[in-house]
Parts: sequence; structure tokens; C-alpha cells
Amino acid sequence: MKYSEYKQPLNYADVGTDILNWWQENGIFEKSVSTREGQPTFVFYEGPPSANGAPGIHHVMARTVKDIFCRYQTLLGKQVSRKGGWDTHGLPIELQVEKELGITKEDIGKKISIAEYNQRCRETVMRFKAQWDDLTQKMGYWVDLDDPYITFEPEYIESCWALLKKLYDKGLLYKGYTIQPYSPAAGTGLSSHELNQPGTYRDVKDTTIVAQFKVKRDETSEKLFAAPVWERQGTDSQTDVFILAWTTTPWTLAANTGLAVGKNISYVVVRTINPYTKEYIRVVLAKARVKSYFSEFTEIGKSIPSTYSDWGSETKQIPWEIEAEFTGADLVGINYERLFGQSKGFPAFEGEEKGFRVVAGDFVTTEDGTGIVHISPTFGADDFRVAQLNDIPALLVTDAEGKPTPIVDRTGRYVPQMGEFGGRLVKNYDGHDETGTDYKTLDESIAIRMKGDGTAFKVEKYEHTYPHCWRTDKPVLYYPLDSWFIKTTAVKDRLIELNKTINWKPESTGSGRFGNWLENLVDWNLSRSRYWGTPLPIWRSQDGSEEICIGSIAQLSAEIDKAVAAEIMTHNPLTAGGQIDLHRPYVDDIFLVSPTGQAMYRETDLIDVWFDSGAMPYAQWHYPLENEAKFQKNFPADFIAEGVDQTRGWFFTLHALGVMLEDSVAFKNVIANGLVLAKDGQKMSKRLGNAVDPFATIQQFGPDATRWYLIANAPPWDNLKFDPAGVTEVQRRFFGTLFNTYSFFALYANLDDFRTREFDRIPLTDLSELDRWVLSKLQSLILEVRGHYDSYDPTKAARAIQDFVTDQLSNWYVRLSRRRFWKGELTTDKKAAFETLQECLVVVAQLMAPIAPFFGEWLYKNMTDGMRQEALANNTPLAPESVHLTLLVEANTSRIDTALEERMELAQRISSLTHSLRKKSVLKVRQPLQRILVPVLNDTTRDQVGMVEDLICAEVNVKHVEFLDDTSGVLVKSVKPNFKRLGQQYGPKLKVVAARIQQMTPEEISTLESTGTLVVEIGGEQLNLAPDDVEIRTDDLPGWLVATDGPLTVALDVTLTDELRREGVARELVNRLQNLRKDSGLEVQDKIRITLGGEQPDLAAAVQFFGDYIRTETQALSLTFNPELTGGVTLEFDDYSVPAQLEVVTA
RNA sequence: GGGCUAGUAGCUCAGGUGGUUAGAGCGCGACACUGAUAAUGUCGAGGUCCGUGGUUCGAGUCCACGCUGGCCCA
Repeated sequence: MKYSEYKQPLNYADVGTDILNWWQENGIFEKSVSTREGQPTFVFYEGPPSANGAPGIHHVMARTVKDIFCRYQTLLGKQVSRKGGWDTHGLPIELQVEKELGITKEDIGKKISIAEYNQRCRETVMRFKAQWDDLTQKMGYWVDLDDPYITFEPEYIESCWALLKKLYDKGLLYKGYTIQPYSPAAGTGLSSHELNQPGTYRDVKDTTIVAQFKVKRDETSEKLFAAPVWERQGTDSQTDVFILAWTTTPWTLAANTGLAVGKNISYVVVRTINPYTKEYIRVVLAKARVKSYFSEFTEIGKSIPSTYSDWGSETKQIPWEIEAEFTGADLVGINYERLFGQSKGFPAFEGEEKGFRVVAGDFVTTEDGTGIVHISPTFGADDFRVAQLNDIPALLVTDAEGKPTPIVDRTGRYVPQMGEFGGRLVKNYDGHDETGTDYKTLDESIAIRMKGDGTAFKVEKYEHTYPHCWRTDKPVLYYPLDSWFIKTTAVKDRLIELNKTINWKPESTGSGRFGNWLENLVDWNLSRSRYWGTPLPIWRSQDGSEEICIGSIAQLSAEIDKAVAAEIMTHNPLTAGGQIDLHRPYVDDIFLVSPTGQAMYRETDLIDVWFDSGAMPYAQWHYPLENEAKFQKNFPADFIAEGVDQTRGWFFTLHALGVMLEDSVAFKNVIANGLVLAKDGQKMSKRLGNAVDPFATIQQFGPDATRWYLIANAPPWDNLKFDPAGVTEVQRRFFGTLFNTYSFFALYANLDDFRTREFDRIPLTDLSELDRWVLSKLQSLILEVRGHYDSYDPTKAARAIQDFVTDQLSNWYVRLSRRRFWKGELTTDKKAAFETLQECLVVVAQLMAPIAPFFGEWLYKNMTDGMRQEALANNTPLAPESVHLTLLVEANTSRIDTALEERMELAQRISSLTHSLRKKSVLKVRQPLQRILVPVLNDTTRDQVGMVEDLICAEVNVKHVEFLDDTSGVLVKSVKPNFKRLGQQYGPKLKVVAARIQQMTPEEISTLESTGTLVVEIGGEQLNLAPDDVEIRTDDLPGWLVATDGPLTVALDVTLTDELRREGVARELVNRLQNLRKDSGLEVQDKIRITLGGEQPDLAAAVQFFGDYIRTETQALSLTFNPELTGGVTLEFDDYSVPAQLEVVTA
């Protein structure tokens, strides 16, 4: 069987579709899994995409990364099953449905039933599934699409419930609250989506207060008091110290339980007086904020005398002086007194001991206020978070039913216990008249009280923006609302510990972005007040005293039966037949009965969709309800890959659930890939019209060039600027070259009917230098590429393959070996050339297959289909019909010959230098020259170059390489300091030493060389130089044109003898005749007769001397002169013009 | 505002542990080569290695502070 030959240029998109069809017809993907049955597994988790939008080019990127390592591991012989999956719940789908129906969340349950609404979501979420499946196949992403997990299916939800119950039973699921935007006037929470409506943020003028928090004097705070005792009037070491904090919501001050400072911010203690009470005080605030509160005209000791004694007068500006300075870190841990304590007529507070403390907060700035932030955990999200992190309690009071409650109720009023302010609205939520002259807002009343108490340092009106409810136009309250949490903080240390065992690519995402996130972990808020998602499986009695967490459909059914018996339900809908749907509203219509006979209602929350996806290692197998063994075998994952934006999404939920449920990582290796941007670095978007269509790209360039470009151009974790021109380049430079190399092989292999026998190869020792060299390079390549794949660095793998194919294989091995392929009969040397190239191409096909699966397959099949029968019969490595079913070749390190690789590099560099010399002398390569001269300073170089002399001579068309050594007496040596060595030895003196070395005379150089040491005097000091201290080189040959490359120097002898000229003419003639053959449409193997005309003595001489050569090269049986020749073609070269005629000899 | 990340030729990117002349491909200009030929080679132009300060005999590389872009979070 012949090797297939293709016409130029190859259509890569067709290669893609042809191979894809062949895969499908022959079930290659299935075989790639089934043939590995019983082998070690490589576990991969597919992060489920959502099919509610069309896939983009970035999906091709992300999925290429996934595909590469699954294919690679398969090549290593492992079994890699890849179950596909779909993420189907969540807000984006709800919003899409609402947009299409023209409704809002308000309308759900009114204009449209929850059942209808959820049905729409179910239909919408899979709308683009067909497109996704199509792309998956066309891009060559191998994943099982026939049996995917789908997060809205009852089994999947049931698994989530079972997992939630496990957490519940471990005490890791609890009801608490989070601070959310809330509208007291509407009596409802607001989503961030609602808060982002236009017009919600408005300028308002509020009363603001800089409050004074009195520092408790103890060990921690003593340093604040320790400033020098002032002998001046008014203050001494006993004067109280207050921390100043500014707020635009004074009503929250009564709920203050903490103060936050910036760790790296500078703070000062200022002695001054309270402007309202005129008491002597000391205050703490950020150094950068001092001038906002104190006038430069009243600074004691500077603008006013240090003996200033009129403190407490009626001046508006207060005197002040800085006593001491601290950093925020110094202040952390200081305790202070509660602002509105029991002694002032306010309710008792249990957490008194733990709260009222200074903590560090990363959100603290010195942009405004005092650089110290007042924390009220019940009324601010930041406050809540920092309080949780630092174990600061929220200020709660006991309500009439004995339950803890915030100091503001759901209607926006202070609770009755709040002393003189009890019952007052914190903002005007009922629209009452505010215009009366005596009217005071709550904030104003509080300010008045504080001025009297001496706890207000400054009170002023201030205009700022504040969010308002889009329906009631009233200011939003940040208010604690019920939420269900997973207590991730309980396993925080374990999460951190196990994270350190995960191999993150890039490493910084794991240690930085993810690691920091874990360090600052708060409990996972599971609750979502929505409709389309996994319902929380918790039923509670009205008073919250009894509850049950359901872990399976069976359990739910059993509980319903109890409820039916207790006449709370009329019948059991789960046993009524038909499809079970665990979504709302159906689960909401289920009521259960508690052990004491109370009715229990489902908590109406849905759970965070990230729980769905984080649960996939379990729920994809319907574990823990079944498939225990399957789960165990597939947990944890060896490898996952998703976008870096998943760090706090899927990566986190996988990890958190893995640690909490299995005390294990959920994945061992992870690639967090970056974004795919438009070529100008802009984000791709439909709006800007710069989005790249993945289908069009694959259609135009084929899937392989697209994948190769995405991987080779930048490491996956860097952002990629997608430029189609780059794909073209990959196609041309890499795939084009590889295709050319194959075509070259196929052309001549077919002519000679060459056949490889896998175990009957010419032994390595009989191969030429060049063959052994490229095979050595090939082994090095295998080692390198395997290493890169093993360490999850596909970019380096791709680049290594690319460099080998273009630079080593094509541009050196094939270019230099061409004659061997086309000359004469199928000799041993020719066979060796075929076998070598054959091996290189097959191995390249394997190595590239994970990245370019279609082309790798194409190349493999073209190279091996002809020997398949034989391979099958003997069960050789090439027996598999597909490259993706083969086992990746192992590097044979005994074939790596470093010395050979080194001397070949010398040959390449010397050739390159010679080319450049020819260029400078305007001597084309076709003109033979006598010699090149290479100065050598040691025998090693001479030996090395000697062994590749023939290659160099052939490549640059010279007769021989001549070495020049010391004995020739023409070498001019120069010397360069070895800075690394000298620097270590002489340090600061290096400059003078180096200068001296550069001035070394030839005599000194030869002394150093012959005796191994040289004594020089520098600045009156005797220094011993060793040969290693300098680098000796010869970069000049007087009288010769030389070229240098590092330590290598080459001179070209440009003398032209008559014989060389004649040979040059002969070669020109051969060249023109070859062109003529080709232009005449002759086949490579056709024999010809040549007749030349004209009368040119030089030409005749050339033909006379080199007739044999010309005949051999042009496959001419005869070469004759006929001065009378007419017709034919005229060959033009140099100064010649030769009529010529070719005649094909029919066999 | 915080965390992470990037900034090197017109463009896309390489540049272990610091070593004095910073590389490649593409693009551009010139010239060659020609039985792989819509391929290939050689030469050339092109650099404030984001900036400023520091450490060092020596910084693209290490440190500090900034600037600009990106992602995530607030």
C-alpha cells in the first residue's frame, strides 16, 4: 500500500471533519476508554457549563486545556472516563426568562404561577445545547455527551439533599443571618440586581457625628496614656483618651460593638478639648486626617504659645497638640466603653465582655472621616464580616418573646427597650411631617444627647449618596435577614492545610487568590430567595422550635405519610405516580409533622447554585444514595480546569464539600485559565462586535490550528489576545511545514516502495551522523514534552514540538538529507533515511495528538495504515487503528548523544556564519569555494568540527574546512574577563581588574595559557590570574573576512580558481536543466537526453570536466553539444545564454 | 479600597539561582536559494526591558514606592 499523497495546500478544516467522521464511525472515543479497562484511572471532573447562551471562543480554550490532559493520560495507558454535565439553575436563567416574558420577580405567583415560571426556566436553560454539542465535537473535545449529569434532575437534587443532610447531621448547617439591603417601607429584602437599577442612588443630606469612644485604661491601652506628663494647664497623664470615629448613620451608634483601624495606617494621640463640653481630652485619629479636624492656627507651641492658658474659652477653634504616634497594628486589641451603656438608660447586653474592641479592617481608609471606622455588625455588611472574623458580637436585645433581636425592628423603628429613643423610626418610613420647627430626626436627637454626654466630638450635616428602594423611594436599610449557612469556618484550618497539597497552575492562584480567600473565610451563605434552583430540604415548625432536614425522596415520602396520618396532608403526592419534581412550588406544598404534632413548613429558600456544581463529584453518580463503589473509584479528581473566575466559585465549592464530606481534597491538579481577549486586548463582547465566533474560526483554520494557537501562543493561565493572524501563522509555519515534511516522505517512499518493519530496522550504529543526531534530538524531545505534560504545562510542550518540527526536523535534517531520498536505488543509507524520518513523524504524531488530535490522527494514519495488518498480526506498538489508542513512546535515553548534539550545533552555527560571509562577498552558494578557516584553541573543538566537516561542506558548498591553531602563527587572540568568577573573587575591585585584563598583551595571554597562571600588578597589588578568570578567543584573522558568533570564528577563502569556476558553471547548468525538467512536466524518475547548443568555450570546458556530474544529477543518459541546435529553450545564467533541448527516453 | 496578575522590538512572546553585546517568530527592507517550491535561507533596520528610588563591583532579573492594563472581591 502506498502512502497517501495530497495536493497543496491541505485543507485543514476538511482534515477535521474527515477525522471526526472516522472517529464517530469507528467509535474511537469509546474505544479510548474501553481499551483501558482495568488500567489505573485518571479522574477528570467536567465543570458543568450552562447551555443558556451560545458558546464562545473562550470555551474552546478552556475545553482544549481539559482535553489535552485527558488525551495525554490516555496515551500513558490510563483509563480516563469523562462524564459531561450541565449547570442548569441560577439567576442568569431567571433573568433571561423574566426578560423574555416581560415580567419581574414581583409578578411571580401573580401574573405567572411558580410552576409555569419554572417550566420556562427548564426549557430556556437547554436552549443552546445543540450548539454546544456541535462545538464540542467540531473542536475535538472528547467528553461523554450521551450520559451527562444535569443539575435540575430529581436524582441530582436528591443527592444534593443527601449531602446537605450529612452536613446538617454534622452540625455544619445552621440558620443565622446576613446583612442585606432591606426596605422597611416595603417590608422586603432587595437583591443586588434591584439595587443596581438606575436612580436608586441619590444625594441626601444627613446628620453626621464624629463620636468619641472612651478607651478603657489597661495593659493594652497604657501606651496611649504613657506620653510625657505635661506640665501645662489642663492635661496630665490621667486625662481620658477617646477614639474618634465618624458615621453618616448616627442611629447605628447604639449598635456599635467594635472599631476598625487600618493596620498600616499611622495614628496619633492629640490632646485637645471637647468643643461642646470644653473638657480636657485626648483623642486618637489617623495622622492623615488631623488637619481636617484641627486648625493650623491653634496648634499649641506653633501657632499659639505653649503656655496658652485660655483653654475652655469661647473660641471656635480648639487648641491641640500631637502627643504620640502609633500604627493601626499598635491599636488593635484596645478596649473601650460602650457608647450607650446600661448606665445611660439603655438595655443590658450579654456580649459586653467580648465586644467594644479595636480590630483591623482591610476596608479602612484615610479618604474621609477619622481613619477609624465604627462597626455595628447588625447594620453593615463590612461590619458584619469584620466582626465575624474577629469574634466581635452583634448588639442584640431581648424582645417580648425572649428572643434576641437587633435594636431596630422590621418596620424601621428602634425597639421599645431603647430608652428615650424607643419606638422612633430611624428614617422617615411612614412619611410623617418633618417641617415643624421643633421637629428632630432620630439622628439629631442622638446628636444632642451625645453632645451633652461629652461623647460627640463633631456634629455636622453632610451630603452623600445613599441607596433608596426603587419602589418606595425610601432609604434602604442594611439589615440582618435570615439565612442558612454552611459552617465552613469550622473546617477553615483543614481547608487551608489540604489546599497546600493541591498542585495549582499557576501556583499563585492557589497560594494567593485562593489561599487568601481561605484565610479570610466566612461561613458559606447558602440561601437564595428565588424560584429556579435546588430547594433547601428543611422543614420547620412555625415557632422554629422543631425542624427536620430531609436527605432523600424516600425519607420525604415517609415523613409525608406521617403527616397524612396526622391529617396535616390529605395525600402523599410522591406516591401518586407521575413525574417527581423536587422544585418549587411542589415542595412548598408539602407539609410535615413534628414529633410533638406541630405542622412543619419548608424554609422557602433555595440553595446557592454553586452548591449544585460543587456537589458534582457525588451527585453525578447519584451518590450517596447509590453507586458507592463508582464514587470511591472516582474521587478525588486527578485533574480539573476552569477559568480563574471560578476560584471562589466552583474551585471553592468543590474543595469545601470535599473537605467537609470526605476530609479530602476534591482535586489534585488544577489549571485556572485566563481570559480570551480580542486582539487589541479588549474584552470580547457582542456589543463591541469584537467577539470571535468559534464555529467560523474552526471552519476557516480547522480545529487543530485553532487549538494549537490557543495553547502555544501564551500559557493558558495568562490572558490571551486572540488574533486570527496568529492562527494563520501557526497553520503556515507549523502545520504547513509538518505537512510538507510528510509529503516529501510520502513522495519518495512511494517511488521506492519503501516499507517500514517495526522490528527490523537498520541498527543505530549503521546510521549516519545526521540520522543519529535527529534521533537523539527526538529522544530529548520525548523527554521534554512528557515532562511538560506531566507538569501541566501544555504551552511548553507545544513550543518544544513546534521547534523540533520546524527547526530541527524540517530545516536541518530533511534539508540536508534530501539527496539521500531521491538518489539512486534503495540502498541501506537510503533506507536508513526513510526509517529515521518515518520514526520522527510517527513520534511527532503521538506527541502532538493531545493538542492537535485531528492532525495527529491524520499523520499517524497516513504514516502507519499501510503497515497495520502486519502490526496487528504481530501486536506491535503500531497495531492500534488510532493514534489516540496507542501508548506514548518512551524516550530511549541511550540514544541521546549529547556530544553529537553539540557538534551538530557547531555545524549549524558554522554554516550560518559561512552563509553570512558569502552574502557579504556576494558569492552565491552554487559557486563552490575552496575552504573555510576555523581558528581552534583546543583539540576538542577541532575533533568536534572535524566529525561534521562533511555536513558543513555540503551545506555551504566548500571543499573543506581548515583549522588554524597556535602553530599557524596567524591567530590573534583577545581576552574577555569572566565577570562571574572575578566578581566573586575581587568584589569591589572588579572594575580595575577587568580593565587590566582587557589590556593584556599577546605575551601575557600566552604566558597565562602555557603556565596556567599570570601575575599582574594592580594598584601596587600582585594578583594571580588563572585561566578560568578569562575567556580567550580569536575573533580576528588579519587579512581575512571573518564572522563570529560567541567563541566561534569563521573565515572564508574567496579565491576562485578556474576549476571552481567551471564547477560553478556546471552547477548552474544542472540547476537550469532541473528547472527545465520540472517546467516540462517530467516525473522525478524520468530519464532524458540533453542537447546543448551555442559555442561558448567556458561552458564546453565545464561540461567536459563535469559531464558525469551533470548527467547524474539530471538523470540524463546523454549530454551532447550541437552548435546548430535550433528550437528548444534558452538557459540563461550569469553571462551565459545556452540553447538546450530535452528529450524524454521512454523506457 | 484590598488580593492576585501582567508590562521586554511595530505585533505575539522567551529570557533557572544577578555577570557587562537582552533573544525568537511574525511584520518591514534587501539579497539569495530552488526536484519539499503558495516552501526555504541569509543579512539589515527596529529596545528608556513601564517609571522612580534602593541593595550591589555589577540589576531585565532582588527590595521599596508608584504608573498603566486585566481578573476577582468590597
